[in-house]
Amino acid sequence: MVTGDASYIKKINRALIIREIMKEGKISRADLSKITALTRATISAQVADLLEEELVVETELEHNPVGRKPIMLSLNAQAGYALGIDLDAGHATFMLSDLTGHPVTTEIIPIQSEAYEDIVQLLASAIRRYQSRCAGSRYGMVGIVLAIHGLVSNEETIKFVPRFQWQDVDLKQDLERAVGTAVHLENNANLSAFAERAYAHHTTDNLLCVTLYSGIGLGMIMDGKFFRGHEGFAGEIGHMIVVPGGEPCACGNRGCWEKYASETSVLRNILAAEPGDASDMEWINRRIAEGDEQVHDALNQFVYYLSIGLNNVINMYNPDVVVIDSELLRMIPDALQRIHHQLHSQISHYREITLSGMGRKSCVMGACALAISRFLNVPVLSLPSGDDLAD
Amino acid sequence: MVTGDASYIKKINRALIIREIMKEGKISRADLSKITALTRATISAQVADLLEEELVVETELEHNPVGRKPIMLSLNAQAGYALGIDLDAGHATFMLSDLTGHPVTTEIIPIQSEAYEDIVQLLASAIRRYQSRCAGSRYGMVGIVLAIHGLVSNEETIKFVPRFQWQDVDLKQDLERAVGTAVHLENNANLSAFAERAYAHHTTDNLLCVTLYSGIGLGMIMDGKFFRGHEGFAGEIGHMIVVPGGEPCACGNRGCWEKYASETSVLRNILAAEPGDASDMEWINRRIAEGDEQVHDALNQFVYYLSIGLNNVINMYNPDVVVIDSELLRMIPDALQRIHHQLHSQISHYREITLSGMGRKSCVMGACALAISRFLNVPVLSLPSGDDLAD
DNA sequence: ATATTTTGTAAGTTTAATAAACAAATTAAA
DNA sequence: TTTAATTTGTTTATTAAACTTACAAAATAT
Repeated sequence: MVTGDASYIKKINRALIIREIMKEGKISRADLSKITALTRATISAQVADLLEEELVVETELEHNPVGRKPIMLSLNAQAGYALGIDLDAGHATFMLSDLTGHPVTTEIIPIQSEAYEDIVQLLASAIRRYQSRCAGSRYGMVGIVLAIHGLVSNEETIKFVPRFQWQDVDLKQDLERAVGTAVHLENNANLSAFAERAYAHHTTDNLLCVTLYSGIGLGMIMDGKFFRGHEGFAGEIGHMIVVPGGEPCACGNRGCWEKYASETSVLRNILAAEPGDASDMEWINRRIAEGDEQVHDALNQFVYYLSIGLNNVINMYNPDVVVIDSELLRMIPDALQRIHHQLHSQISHYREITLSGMGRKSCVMGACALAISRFLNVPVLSLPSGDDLAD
Repeated sequence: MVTGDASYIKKINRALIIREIMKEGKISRADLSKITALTRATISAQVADLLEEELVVETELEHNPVGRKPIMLSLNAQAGYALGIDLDAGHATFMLSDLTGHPVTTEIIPIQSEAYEDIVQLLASAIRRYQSRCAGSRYGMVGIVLAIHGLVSNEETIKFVPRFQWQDVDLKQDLERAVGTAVHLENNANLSAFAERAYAHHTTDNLLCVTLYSGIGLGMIMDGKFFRGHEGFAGEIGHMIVVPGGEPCACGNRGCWEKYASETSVLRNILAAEPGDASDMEWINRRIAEGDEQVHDALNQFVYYLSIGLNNVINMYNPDVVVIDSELLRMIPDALQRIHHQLHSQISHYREITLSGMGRKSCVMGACALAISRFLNVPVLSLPSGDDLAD
């Protein structure tokens, strides 16, 4: 049972302070006091702890029009590092970031064998390599988050991964035994949503991220938290039935959305006529430019069914921001306008629908961000995007 | 910005204590200490406050096998009263309950005029009547919650009510001005869900309540809290598209679920052939008993489309318990078994689907329960059901 | 040089928890 | 019948972390 005591208060306020320091990049004690409504004395005491822990550093003095110059505080980005891993089909992507979420290295390792044990070994040896690489810093490796393209339970066990045909495996435990430290598992779409919130959409607490690749995934940040459902399986929108009695699906039903609006299904439709090509996306791009009738029709249908599903999702969740992550959609001119045009119900409410600016990277970036969020105990993070950094 | 201080701790622990007292009915300080993990000293101090405020009373002494007899504590049910109002089509239902959620009176007032001002007056005069009736008790009327069969925003303004064709009206403000005290508005399906959680399903924090009447509503308690979405409009599942290009709906789309699985639509289908009858439900019940082919087919289709929608809802929310509130469904033999049979996807996860044991009353009961929950500052309530009381 | 403003720290107070000891009330055992 | 054991509830002292108030430091404006 969760009860309150003094240390609980301290944690709450500490998280608040770290959150603001990260959001602002650099900020004085006085301004922290103004923003959080905590007294300057309280801020000073908390900051003293953070300085001693080397999580925060005092940087330069700012120039004010009048009065004493404030001492600016920043997160000590190099105090530790977070490792995000995207375990995708055919390859695993590793991203190491500093504590501000800034990527240090990115590496893609092909997955040759799909045997479970081999994959555990591949991941474990890479993790150990990264761990020794970070060992010099104050906190070393502060967290490891692994993106799973499948169902992950609230207890972080894997319920089902279509690509590898894994069912009820405890990858977390197996990896932790192999590397000797905590590893966290999270659904890929959830991590993409987390990344969109952390790196791009700082002002919303209600964001959905729809990922359209081999299947359709839905990552949800609602009320500033992951929306997971009772067991962790919420957001399985790919298997929402949109065509009663429609195409049979591996899940056991007919007419699942995935069969009509995932990239795989659209590509299959298009390539059914034409003989298969190696670089599918390139090929489609050329056909669009050429004005190919058949491709045009297929993409029209794609947008049509995509809009139907989006209508349903929006009605159910009433999100603030919907981010769509799809390479295929990006190639269709005016795709967003066409979707907006289809969402004409009196009932659907949302503020913004956009295409992801991060694309496939969002998944590993979200994994790093989540590792940082866990380490610092700050649930709602705001990290500088690449654009901010360029300033 | 929400910061922590000492009084915040006290509130947390106080809510915890009240919650346990209500859940257990009567309990000693020592047992409260064991359950909450707060020390006996802390419990004593908090209980002293509650006794002084007359929210809690010391009742009899319990008999123990050994040791000093504990003093049992109970909620002072008559310290105040909650008023729930269900503003439905054609009539308003008023329920007055004590602080344990036990109904004191229920009253149904027909709505003659559907003009906004008249309805405000009707509600206001009834509220004043109930207020003076409670004036004798320690806290009098502790809260008033009004169930709205339509879209209610997070700011408790009405976005849309189909029945009265209200759009963007501030009923809360108008009523509060008329009666001089706070009034709270909440969507009817949310209140039904709250009632199911508070009165019946005490052990779950993830409950969905699907109400099938004129339209289809979805009330959601997820993670122990209402799930409202960004503006408060989440759960509009009636306008989920399940038949692309299907029947046109007033919302502007085609093929909305409501057109296939609401009681209204099913009744319309059945009665289209047969000339309209006053007591529709009775009539249908007789036809089912007679084995009428046409009614049988229509109900089969109802169950079919209902299951499709439930599949979609379950995939999206991964609830623990789903409660369906439908008079029509109750009349169909083996309805639940047939629904279970249709939900055969590998992906759908839920623990339990049941028919509501409260039926239409759930809405006002939820309104009373919510008023109590707000007054006592206890978000997750457990109230005795009628069955418990009979013990 | 002095007043004003802003920042950050220090000393003392308040709140609400915890810990430890104790009083009260009961049954079981000597 | 007295004593030991057990459980309940209260009292006193301690602790943590906030808050208030006062003040020193550092800057600009007069």
